Amino acid sequence: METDKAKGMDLPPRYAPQSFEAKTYAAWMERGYFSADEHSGRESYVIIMPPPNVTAELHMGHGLNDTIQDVLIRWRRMQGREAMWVPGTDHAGIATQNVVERQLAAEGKTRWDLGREAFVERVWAWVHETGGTILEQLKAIGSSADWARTCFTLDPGPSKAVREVFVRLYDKGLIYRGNYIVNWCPRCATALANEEVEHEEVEGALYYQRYPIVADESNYVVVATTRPETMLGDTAVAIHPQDHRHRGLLGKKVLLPLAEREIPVIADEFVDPEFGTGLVKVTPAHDPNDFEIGLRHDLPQVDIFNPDGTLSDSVPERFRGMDRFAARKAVVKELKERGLLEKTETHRHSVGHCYRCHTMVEPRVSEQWFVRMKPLAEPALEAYRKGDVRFTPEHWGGVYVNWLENVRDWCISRQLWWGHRIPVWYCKSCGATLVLREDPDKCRECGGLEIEQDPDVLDTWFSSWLWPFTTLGWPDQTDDLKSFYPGHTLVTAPEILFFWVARMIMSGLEFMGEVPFRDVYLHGTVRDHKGRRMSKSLGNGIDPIEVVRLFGADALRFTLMNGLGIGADLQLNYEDLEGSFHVGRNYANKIWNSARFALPHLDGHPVGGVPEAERLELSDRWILSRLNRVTREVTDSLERYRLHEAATGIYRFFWSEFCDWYLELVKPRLYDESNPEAREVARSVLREVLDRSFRLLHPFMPFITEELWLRLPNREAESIMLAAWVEPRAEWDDADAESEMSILQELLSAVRNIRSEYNVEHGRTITVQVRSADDALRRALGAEGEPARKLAGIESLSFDGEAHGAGATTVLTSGAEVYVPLEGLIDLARERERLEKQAMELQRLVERSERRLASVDFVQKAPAHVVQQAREKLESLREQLEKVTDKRRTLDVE
RNA sequence: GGGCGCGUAGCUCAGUUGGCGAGAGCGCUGCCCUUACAAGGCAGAGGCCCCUGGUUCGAGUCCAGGCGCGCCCACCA
Repeated sequence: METDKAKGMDLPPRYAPQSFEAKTYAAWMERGYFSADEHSGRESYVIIMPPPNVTAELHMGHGLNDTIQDVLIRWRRMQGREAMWVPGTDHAGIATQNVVERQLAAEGKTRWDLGREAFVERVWAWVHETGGTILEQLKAIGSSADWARTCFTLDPGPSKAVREVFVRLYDKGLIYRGNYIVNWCPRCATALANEEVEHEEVEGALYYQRYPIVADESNYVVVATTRPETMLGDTAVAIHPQDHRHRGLLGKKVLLPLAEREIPVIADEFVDPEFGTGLVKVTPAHDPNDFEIGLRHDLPQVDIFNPDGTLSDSVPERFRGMDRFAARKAVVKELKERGLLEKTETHRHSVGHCYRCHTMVEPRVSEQWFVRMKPLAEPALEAYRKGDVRFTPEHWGGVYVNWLENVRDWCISRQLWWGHRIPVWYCKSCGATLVLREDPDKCRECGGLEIEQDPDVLDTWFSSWLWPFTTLGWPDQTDDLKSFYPGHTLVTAPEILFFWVARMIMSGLEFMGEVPFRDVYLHGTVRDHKGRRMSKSLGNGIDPIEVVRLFGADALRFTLMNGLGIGADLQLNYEDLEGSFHVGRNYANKIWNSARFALPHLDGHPVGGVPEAERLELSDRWILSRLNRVTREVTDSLERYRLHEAATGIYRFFWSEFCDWYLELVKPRLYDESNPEAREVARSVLREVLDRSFRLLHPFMPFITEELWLRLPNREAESIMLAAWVEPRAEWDDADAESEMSILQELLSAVRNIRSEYNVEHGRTITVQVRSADDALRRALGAEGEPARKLAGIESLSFDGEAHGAGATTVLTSGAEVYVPLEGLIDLARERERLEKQAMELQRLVERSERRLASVDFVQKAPAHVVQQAREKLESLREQLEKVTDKRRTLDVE
């Protein structure tokens, strides 16, 4: 990137982001603008990027998430903070393993065919092949992340940290191993955490099954179930202790059909006498409640499943090896044949599904590792209550609290091969369990050489929950850790509030003694135009890279930021990319063209700073005052994470005020060679407004602002990225200029409206007569008379002239009468109609205003300034109405 | 069964402590290819602010209830 662009003359006539975005990005990279300096001593601003799946490809959700982060990072960097945005990727245990297993399946193989070592190697190969893709894609949308600090959850550093944490929590008694009911995904053949199960309402059936009573064969009990096949694992039937109807059954046994086992009838408080028959089949190995009942009554646990969901050897031979759903059918069929199926009812209930493959999960007893969560949750709750962590939008705080208050222990072992191996060894000689930071070569207890590592790996989230400090080198005490922990803002989607956000807060407090970030900004979901989530399977996604290719990264970013209500979802139409992104694209185009006009005027002349107010024209004072206003607005909005407000604010300023009004008003001065002094003033204001606007826009549209800013004279740095954030200048605040301009704007709009109503030819100029008691309009016209007349095609404008002949009249808010003689064009009937319409609207407002002021309550109870305002308003409305009515009357006379 | 969010112009949405003559973009109508921009300019049309009550001098904004959508959590077979 040449540091000295020939100011503006070289701007291509059309906005073509493809021609400069990649080049600009490369230059930024080369100059190291994205790298944070851990030794700078400046106040830091840190964002840790939610690490995408290492093999993922960029989708619009990432586009949104990372654009938000980049806006915040770029803004803080310009504010002079040591801004650091740490990128990384996640090994995503189940998801990644699934992908590779699917590849193997296509070759007709399974992971067991390869064996553990070869399989893991194969996954690594796949990761190395596709791994960096998503991060590269992030560069295309302008992400200014600190790439040199990129981390992967399986890197040596984070891996060491995972082990350290496991050992510490184990030594503290917060990690334990045990046989419990867990959620089992038969397709992934692994246990899942509760949070990894998605519940879905399903139209199922309730089967009423008869179990004959032992020694009373003609009688039977009836139990209801939604999963008939689990009967093969029943080890009791339960009733409520106070249920008199079934009292007599207590102590008896029933014969479990098909399995042909005798099982006892027991009493347990859990049973709801009102539901079903009041009798419950108890399957301790396959239902969380039954598991508890089983423990209380010391019942055997019969695991009827193999890991893949087929029936195990603990069921009668004819069912063995059947898939669970086939087994359901088979069981129901046999029961029916034997007359043991009393009835079937339809039944809506919710069923858990695996969040990675959407297979129905099966509750199943197995030996797993768990983290005791209560002791970790307490400080995390306390931190929130003290205000150490804040959520945007705030209501997520309640969800966070609710989850933490009811948190259950976290199952962290996974029966997978891809991930962090559990750092536990078992000694075959003495049976010791060794939990170690370093791999052992013999048993610590007995010195035995036959030791075996636990075959399982850890939940992916067991590495991500440490991300805010493992990315900074923990457990080593690095300079990064000292300078950049705790961080500041976490930007993510609400769906991982429990998986990730809450757990990071817990681990931060546990291992660092401080919350990892102060603000959690939870943004909405990107949806298609029908309101559906974007997903691969629906094929309704939009590829951000495609959008960049078509319209540029700035258009993509601005559209996303502009359309994103706080916490609200964002709708985009995958069938109409242009329609979806036109806002950003058109805006970038507008900016480009305004620069194409303005820059040449700044070229080749010395352009100084903005002179003092006395030397400025009204339009200058007005635009500078508006600029101050938008500057405060943008900064304030960014501070409150109201990004769309900031984006919309600068959008309106630049387009509707700067382009539509200021540029038009300033043109005559820029072209007038006879008055170099006025021209110089105009140039200086033009330069200043462009400079500041580009800076305000830079976080949202980094590329175009750089491209144009570099062409400004007197720029303070070699890149807009190094320019300071904009601060308002109090001396530019100018209420008089704002009100005079707004009267002038109203006048010009009124004249243009008349022209339009009466189809005055475009080239034809007209005469305007103004009658006004107020001086403001006179002053405004005095100051900006020439350019103003040009804007509305006004030949001559006079004050207090006699309005005669056929013409059109409009009364302004200030009470000023605008009269445009239009001999030959005027249509009396139409003009009457026009005035009547004005009068009716005014009449309506006058009445409303009168009603309000007629209320004693209002006058007495409303604040004085509100009442005063209302009185002034009414007076002004009456004046306007009177003038319109007068005019209307004179028309009748003529 | 709990909890949360949303319902404002044909469409997508703004509207922060209650004081509006309710806004934007797209779409629509009319005029304009006025040398920065037709990816544009100017002018316009278009709203029981979901419904019903309540609080208040005053409600799109606060409260209660209802209707309709969406999401999260939950071990009732």
